[in-house]
Amino acid sequence: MTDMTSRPAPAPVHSEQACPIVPVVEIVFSRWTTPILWTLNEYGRQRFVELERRIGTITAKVLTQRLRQLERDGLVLRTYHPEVPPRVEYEISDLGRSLSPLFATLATWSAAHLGRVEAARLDYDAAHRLPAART
Amino acid sequence: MTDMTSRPAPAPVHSEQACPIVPVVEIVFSRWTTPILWTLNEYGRQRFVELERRIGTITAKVLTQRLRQLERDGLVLRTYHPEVPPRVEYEISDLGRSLSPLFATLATWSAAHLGRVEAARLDYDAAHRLPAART
DNA sequence: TATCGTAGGTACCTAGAGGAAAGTGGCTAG
DNA sequence: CTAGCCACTTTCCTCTAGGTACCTACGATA
Repeated sequence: MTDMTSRPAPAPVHSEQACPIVPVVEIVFSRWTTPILWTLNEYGRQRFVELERRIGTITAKVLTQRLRQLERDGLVLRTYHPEVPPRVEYEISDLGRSLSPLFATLATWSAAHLGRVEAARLDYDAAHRLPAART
Repeated sequence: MTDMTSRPAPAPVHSEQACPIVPVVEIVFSRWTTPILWTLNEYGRQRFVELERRIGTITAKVLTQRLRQLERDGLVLRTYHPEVPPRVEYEISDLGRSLSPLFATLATWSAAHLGRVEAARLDYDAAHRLPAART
């Protein structure tokens, strides 16, 4: 039996001492969690297939894993309706909603500085790729 | 030749459309970048081995990869002194420093809510592990 | 002469995340 | 009587991030 709450990479102990925000980063920014939380926050309570279709490139297996993980962490609420065919609804919890200022800060930083990152990449590539390519 | 600026996992296009902050998350919260930026911000300009020792569990190869990536993204500045033995110093850039409110928000959320995540995990595990273990 | 130290580069190997595809159960529509 | 639906679950397979180990230059030190 596979463990559907499995997390990508357990952090070495030392790196947590070197950086106190590592635990939060693992919870909130592990792979796929950001699109899932964002979609749940944006479109409200929805079913499994809706989530799957909106995110688009995620597979059912991984979506299940991540939803279990988020449910276990208390960021997402799962409601199971024992009908036929079965119906399951997911929604963001209060704890999950408390992340919204964080996401807002991220969006603000992105709008203000993402362009500078891209510019820095162009500079770096121009300076380091084929540095002997002069006329 | 190995590419020292390689990034863990290139995001599928669709997930960016589903979640506008995915690009920033990949830049700032890819593996090891948080401890590196935190350490550079906390202890100031320092050499390669100092970073390596402070973070503790990272290997030299991966540290080099991540530093190259951060340098390319313009978040970290690298200064090479052509001495013998060679001396290289790393420091956080202005662009990197502009992330500090984001990190502060993270630290605040962590202090306020991380305990609730842990409590949610205990609840989840108690409810789901060995649910038939009754007397 | 041999060893040490820095800041990596490089080759090889493994563990594990994640993708693809098929199975499951039970009702319902054709 | 078959096919389809949902929400997974399971098996199999691939890919790659990351670890280990060894290599470099050059001078100082023992």
